Amino acid sequence: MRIGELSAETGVPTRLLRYYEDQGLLSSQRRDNGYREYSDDAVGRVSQIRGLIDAGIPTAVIFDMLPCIVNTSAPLPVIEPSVAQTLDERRSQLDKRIECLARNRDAITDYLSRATITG
Amino acid sequence: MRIGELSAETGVPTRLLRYYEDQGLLSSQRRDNGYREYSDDAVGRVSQIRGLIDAGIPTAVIFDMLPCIVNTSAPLPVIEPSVAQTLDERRSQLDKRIECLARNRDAITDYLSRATITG
DNA sequence: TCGAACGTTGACACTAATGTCAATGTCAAG
DNA sequence: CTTGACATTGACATTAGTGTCAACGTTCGA
Repeated sequence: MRIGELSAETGVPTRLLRYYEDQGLLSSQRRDNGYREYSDDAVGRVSQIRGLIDAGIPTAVIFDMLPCIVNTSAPLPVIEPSVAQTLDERRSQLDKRIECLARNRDAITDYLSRATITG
Repeated sequence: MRIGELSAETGVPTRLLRYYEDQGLLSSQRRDNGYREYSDDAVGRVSQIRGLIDAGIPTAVIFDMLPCIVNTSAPLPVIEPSVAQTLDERRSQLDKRIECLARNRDAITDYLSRATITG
C-alpha cells in the first residue's frame, strides 16, 4: 500500500510516517515513481511505534527494540553481548516506567474511590 | 530546606525545580530574602514528578493528577464531576500506556530468551 | 488534456522539557 | 570588607516530535 492508505488505516499523518522512516523505525520499498510501498504488516508496526512514542519512549530507544517487536516468529536471533546488554537495560527502564505508572494509576483509583462527586 | 539541598537530594537540577513550580507541580514558601523554602516531603513529591515525566506524562497531565498523588491520607475529597471525569480519562490513558509498555517489555524478554549471544 | 488527489523533498515553526548564561542579591567565613 | 557559594529572574538555545507549507512530479478520472 502507499503512504496515504497507511496513514488512513493507522491515523498517523504521512508526515510522521516519513519521519519514522527517517529515524529507521519503519521501512518501505520504493516504486519506480519514487512512491513508498508498504507491506500489510506495516499497519501493526506503526501502531506499535505510536504506542511506544505515546508512552514517552524516544525513537532512538524504540530503534533498539525493533528486532524484538517485529517479525516475532523469526528464526533464532544471534546477537552480540553489547546488544543483549542494551536490550536488558531498555527492559529494566520499561519496568521502572511500568511500576511508576501503575503506582499512579492506583493512586487515581484510590482517590476516585474515596472522593465524593458533587452535583 | 532550600532549593540547592532539594536539588542535591533528588538529583534534579534547580532549573527544573523552578520550572515545575512554574507549572504548578511543586510549591514552596518564600523566605524574607526571596529564597524558596521546601518542606521535607518535597523530596518524595519531586521523585514522583520525575517518574511521571520520565514516563512521558506531560506536566499538564501531572497537574491534573496532583491531588491524587500528594497528601494521600487527606480528608475525604469532594470534587466536581468534570474533575472526576478528567481523572478517569487520565487513568485509562495510564492503563493504555502500561499495557503497551508491558507488551513491549515482554517482547524484549522473549527475544532475549530466544537469542543466542555471540562471544 | 486538464484538474484533482496523491506522492516527493525541503524548509520553517511550534511546544515541552531542559541546558546555559547573564545580571543581580544574600549570606557565611576568612 | 571581600570572596565564594548560593539564591533570584530573565533570556536564549537545544532536542524530539509534530504541523504546515512550498515547489514540484505522478496518476487517474471527467
